[in-house]
Amino acid sequence: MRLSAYFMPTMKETPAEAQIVSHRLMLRAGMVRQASAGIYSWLPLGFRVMKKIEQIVREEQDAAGAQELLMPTVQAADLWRESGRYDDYGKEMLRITDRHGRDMLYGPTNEELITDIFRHAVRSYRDLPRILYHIQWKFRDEVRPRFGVMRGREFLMKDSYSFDVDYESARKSYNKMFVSYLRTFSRLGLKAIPMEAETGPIGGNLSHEFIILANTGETQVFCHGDLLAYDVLAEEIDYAGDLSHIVDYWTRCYARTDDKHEPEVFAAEVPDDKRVERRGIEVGHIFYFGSKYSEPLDAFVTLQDGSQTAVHMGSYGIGVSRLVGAIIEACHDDDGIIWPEPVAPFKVGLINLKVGNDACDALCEQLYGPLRNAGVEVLYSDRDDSPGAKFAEMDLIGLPWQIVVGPRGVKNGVVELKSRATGERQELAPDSAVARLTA
RNA sequence: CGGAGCGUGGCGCAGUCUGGUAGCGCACUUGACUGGGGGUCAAGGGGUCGUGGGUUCGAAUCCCGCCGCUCCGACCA
Repeated sequence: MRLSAYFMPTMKETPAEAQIVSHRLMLRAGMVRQASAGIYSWLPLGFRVMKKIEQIVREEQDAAGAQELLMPTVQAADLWRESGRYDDYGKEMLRITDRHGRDMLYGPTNEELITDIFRHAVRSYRDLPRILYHIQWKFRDEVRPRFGVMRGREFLMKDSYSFDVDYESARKSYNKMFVSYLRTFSRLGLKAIPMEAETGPIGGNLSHEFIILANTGETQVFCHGDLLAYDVLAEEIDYAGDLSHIVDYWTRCYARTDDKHEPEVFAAEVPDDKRVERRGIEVGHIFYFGSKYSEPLDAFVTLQDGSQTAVHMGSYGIGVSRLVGAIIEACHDDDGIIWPEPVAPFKVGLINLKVGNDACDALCEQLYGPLRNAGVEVLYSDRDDSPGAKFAEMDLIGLPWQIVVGPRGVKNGVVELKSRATGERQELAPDSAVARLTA
């Protein structure tokens, strides 16, 4: 993509309403614009990142055996009356009336709807277990939206729902999602730590929050330092097999948010030098809640012996749009964003320091074409701005690699390849730069 | 939901107290110079001062209503 033709309205100054770093950077980098309180439009750069995150989430859900579907954003109130949550959910639920005077709502979550689909389709234990998920916009009318996309009213969420015949089986589904979440966050370049959590209004008795550490996080968290060292991606995962050893590893160490924190237990279980007390951002939350919805909504299956049982359910959420902000909170410096490569909107920024100089222009074209043909996503800074402006803008938007083409290098037949994350730079022949980035 | 504050060009702000022809920086346009970390000079364009009403010869400024947004607290992916 040529920057001269790309819609990426960057800003030098920071809008006054943005208080935290990810919000400031997202506005400055031209990733989002606020439409109204807690509601955002996603501009091309931000949208690319969100799509990449979404795709990684999807791949890991599919790998774990979950199946994607798509439920609507607008739901009928009747179902929520059946589960009892129409009255319980309170003002956070956006309630709408259609032209016939029928009560509708913009879904804050989908337990009722998925259970409804399920109960009409499934009668036998033979049809279990299943895990279904979708990636869809939610609306929760937060009293006080803030922190940009981190706490918006409208947000994109991946929510999965598991259906099993009994607790044993449900626990296996829970473990699948547990492991798939560890892998998902790792692939996104994040260290997410599962922590014991309150089940809150969703109900149930088994729940973990996945928290990433960031100074600007909203929650105080306490955990064992060893949890930060473990690399789940190094593990061979067989979702058909037993995953409990991985779950056990992650849950045997102390890891709790402040509402579940017990200082004495923390002190007793974790040695001094391993105690981690930091701020954290919740990026995922998983629940097992048994028959909380299947009973009232009448989702039963027939077992082998002819008896009926309410299906055991769990639900599993990842805040996709929140992750865009969360990743920035975890990955930035004074100059701007530093994207982990898997979610970067482009892999490479090609910086032409002297647009209009024939040699520079020619060399840039000579790099741009082959990189694109090799499938490398390149953002070519081809506007006639000052070098300083170009560097600052590229640092702001945080692409993993920069290729700098300037008259000085052209004279010697070299370009500069620079890593945004490490600041490391080296001069090399244009062909070698291409080879490096396509390897 | 309790408390506080802010709405003036795309962004950041001054002007409001004490009413008198709307200003600054950045951004933008044109031209020239420049070129390795948001460059220089010159000339330009752009504003129903959130909105409705009131007071006044005259309102960004004073008064009343409404809308929007932000911050602090309690709640959430």
